[in-house]
Amino acid sequence: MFLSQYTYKVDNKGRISVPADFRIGINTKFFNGIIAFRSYKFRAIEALDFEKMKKIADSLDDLDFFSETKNDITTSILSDSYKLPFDGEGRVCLPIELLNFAGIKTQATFVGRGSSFQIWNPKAFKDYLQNARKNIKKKKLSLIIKNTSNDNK
Amino acid sequence: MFLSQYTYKVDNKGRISVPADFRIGINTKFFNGIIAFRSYKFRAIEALDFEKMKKIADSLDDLDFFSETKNDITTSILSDSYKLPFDGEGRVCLPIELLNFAGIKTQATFVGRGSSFQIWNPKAFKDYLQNARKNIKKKKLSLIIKNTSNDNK
DNA sequence: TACTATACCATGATATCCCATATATTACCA
DNA sequence: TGGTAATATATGGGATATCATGGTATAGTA
Repeated sequence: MFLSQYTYKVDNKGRISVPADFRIGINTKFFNGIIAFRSYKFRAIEALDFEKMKKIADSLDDLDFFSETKNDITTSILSDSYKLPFDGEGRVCLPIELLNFAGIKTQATFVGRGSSFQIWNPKAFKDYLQNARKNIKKKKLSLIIKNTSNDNK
Repeated sequence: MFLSQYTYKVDNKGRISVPADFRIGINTKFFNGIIAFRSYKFRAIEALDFEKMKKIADSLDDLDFFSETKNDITTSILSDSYKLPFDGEGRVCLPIELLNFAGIKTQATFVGRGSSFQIWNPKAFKDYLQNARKNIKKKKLSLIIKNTSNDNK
């Protein structure tokens, strides 16, 4: 399980070390590396191992070329994913497309999210986290207010 | 598993390199190359290996011999498919019929779709992907991914 | 013979592998 | 407990192999 966050350098070849702690949780049976793609919600990179991506692919792909509905989703996810193999030192080479999308230049933050993890521009993640905390506080506050008010709907 | 996209050149002989990463996933036991045919939904070329084409053909055999569906599918897929062998460098020669159908001239984009892949006109695919992504954002894609996560640890 | 298609060879760019080093973490022992 | 050795890890750079691509030669075909 992927937990906590790590900020590492991106060298001039686009390489970055995947946190050793994350590497332990990555299933390298079929592919010694990670699968990465653009997040749909954030300006960040989503990452998971091959096995999990295969589960997603299998759930999408029923090998029918005739089904209309699944086509878009299949293409969007699978075509927009990158296989990033580890080098001998446990690094991956992030493609410029992903770096640009996430606004990553010299440094990147690995963010554990349980069964997957994300790669962020360090500052962007910091800001996001701060905002998220604020929102939670507001929600709690509004919840309290809501609960004390006796007018329903 | 075919993932991500690669844009390569089509030389003046109609040859194009199949991405090295794709070649790994292609079963060359029965036929050292790929099977290609026109997509039903897109102006693109569908491609897969011989083994998978055989599976499709076998699944067609299970259909009623006299059914209309079977006739349509059998005719349109099997008769309209091309066996494209690799040359020594892992290239295939795309027939002019397919090139015209997909609107491919000097460049083509290989699009990974899990158990198969497509070959597109680069710009056409870019446009399509952009649209598809927008549509997916509206729906809740996270649900799909969520449902596939049944991993422990 | 002319034309097409396939096999073979060459090359530059890129990505991969391999080794080196500094820093941080852990293990060990007094 | 404190100090030191051993190990693991992040990072850098150079060597090597792979790959996309272009071209030429040979075989097949009409």
